[in-house]
Amino acid sequence: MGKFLTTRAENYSEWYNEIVAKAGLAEHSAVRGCMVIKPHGYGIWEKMQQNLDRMFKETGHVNAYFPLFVPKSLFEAEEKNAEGFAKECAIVTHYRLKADPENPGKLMVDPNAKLEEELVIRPTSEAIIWNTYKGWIQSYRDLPLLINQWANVVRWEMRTRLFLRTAEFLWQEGHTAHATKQEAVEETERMLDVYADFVENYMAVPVLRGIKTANERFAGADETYCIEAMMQDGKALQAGTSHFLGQNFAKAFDVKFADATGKLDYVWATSWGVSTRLIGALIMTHSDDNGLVLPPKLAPLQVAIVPIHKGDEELKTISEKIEPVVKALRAKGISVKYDNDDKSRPGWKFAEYEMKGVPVRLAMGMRDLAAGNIELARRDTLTKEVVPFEGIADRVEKLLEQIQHDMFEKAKKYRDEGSHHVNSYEEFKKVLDEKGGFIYAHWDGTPETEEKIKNETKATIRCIPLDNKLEDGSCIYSGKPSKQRVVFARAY
RNA sequence: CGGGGUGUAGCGUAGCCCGGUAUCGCGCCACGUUUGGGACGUGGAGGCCGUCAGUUCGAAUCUGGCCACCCCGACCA
Repeated sequence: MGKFLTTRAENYSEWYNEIVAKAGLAEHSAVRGCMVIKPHGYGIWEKMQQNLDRMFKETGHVNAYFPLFVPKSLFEAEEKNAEGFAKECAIVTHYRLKADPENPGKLMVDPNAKLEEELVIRPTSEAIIWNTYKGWIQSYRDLPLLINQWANVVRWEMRTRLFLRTAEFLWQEGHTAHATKQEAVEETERMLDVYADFVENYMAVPVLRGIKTANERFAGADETYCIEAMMQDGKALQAGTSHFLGQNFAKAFDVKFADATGKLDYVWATSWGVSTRLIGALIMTHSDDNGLVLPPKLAPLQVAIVPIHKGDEELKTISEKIEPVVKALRAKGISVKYDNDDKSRPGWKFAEYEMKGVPVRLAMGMRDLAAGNIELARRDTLTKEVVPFEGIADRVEKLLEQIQHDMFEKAKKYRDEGSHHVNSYEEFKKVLDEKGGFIYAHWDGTPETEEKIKNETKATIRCIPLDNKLEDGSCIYSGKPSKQRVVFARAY
């Protein structure tokens, strides 16, 4: 099997861009910093949405929708949140255009149509949602309030990369309100588990679950939980976050409830989100030089069937044999395409489905038909074998499960081999430059040390793992005592 | 916003140093032969060489401005 990506890519970024382009996932729009998600890329997002949405519902959440625009006065209500996002906001200041008297045929912003109050295009929705929750919550009987929103948000990033960081992106954001701190913390952890479950069992991407240091915490949160994945270039990617917001937003928006005894208190909050960035994680975890490799559970198309024939008669004979297989696979809930398009040849189709990451390919020609066989190829290993036609649908069903499993194990092995323990700053820098990956090291717990290491090496603390075992040691930078190792990495 | 690079047909490119109206491959169209890993033959269509100005008899090529994109930084939950 040949390589279909060019070898032009001189670094991982260019290689990534090439996969995104050739698999037909997305492209840069003419609009500054924005992305056009193409049908195949959007199909993956739809599969993600379907599965996540089901998982949210299973954990008691419902969907709703809130406005795109956040009046500036609401936006600034929670000070830390506002400060954290202030530098990357797009702002609507006017509501009308008019003909430009100095440039015929052109339009200009009508200076008379200036808004009394500017509208911030949501970079996240805590402010608008908590302003709304204020009217929804009076009593403990109104709690918990468990709502999710599927939406777009805008963050004016200086430098963009398809799926990983674009000016506008798609995501879901859950915003919940609770009567007690404990309940809110449990919700935060529950949703982190939902994310870890989804990313590991659907995306086949292994993650570390942990909490962020104060430096890396969400603006306005008391605690940020995260899942961190390792990409094939050894850099870390934050795949999802779940925030315990304490009473910060309840206080900023004056959201109080009466408990069973009639006593008033502020409610406790969480928020959590994952975005189209997950598609970037998928690409950078599984792709190879032949293109995208999709885990079966998220592949918009799971099985492609290619007939190999000379002339219409042969095609007809093969089609009659294949039709029942298509039906049998669909009956199992497997998405399948029988590609009998005569305008392109088999080799072209093989390469095309490979680039797009279709997990399983079946091919049948007269030779197989006569022998009672069919050719079965898997994308993840690029292997193929001729197998009995009898029982092929069951076999494909099992193979899809096998591929899902194998892809996770392969990624996990890569992640584990790219994880290192170091005990000195010298060793830290050496491993970081030569190997990259996750580096477990002792840290004195101060933001100052973290900041200095970041400035000197570009590595940040990705998380303090939740299942961390305690271990006495000394900080690699300051030498001060430390009770546990934290995970450092260079990150996207 | 800094540092580097690139703009030539739908895509990828040669030509630029050393000025004379553009090369090659893929793709596209027609016909024929083909079809087990991106088929082959023959014929054909497609370009104001990013843009504006300057130098020159003459500019893809030299000079200057501008614009766009890419990579590396700065920035980024």
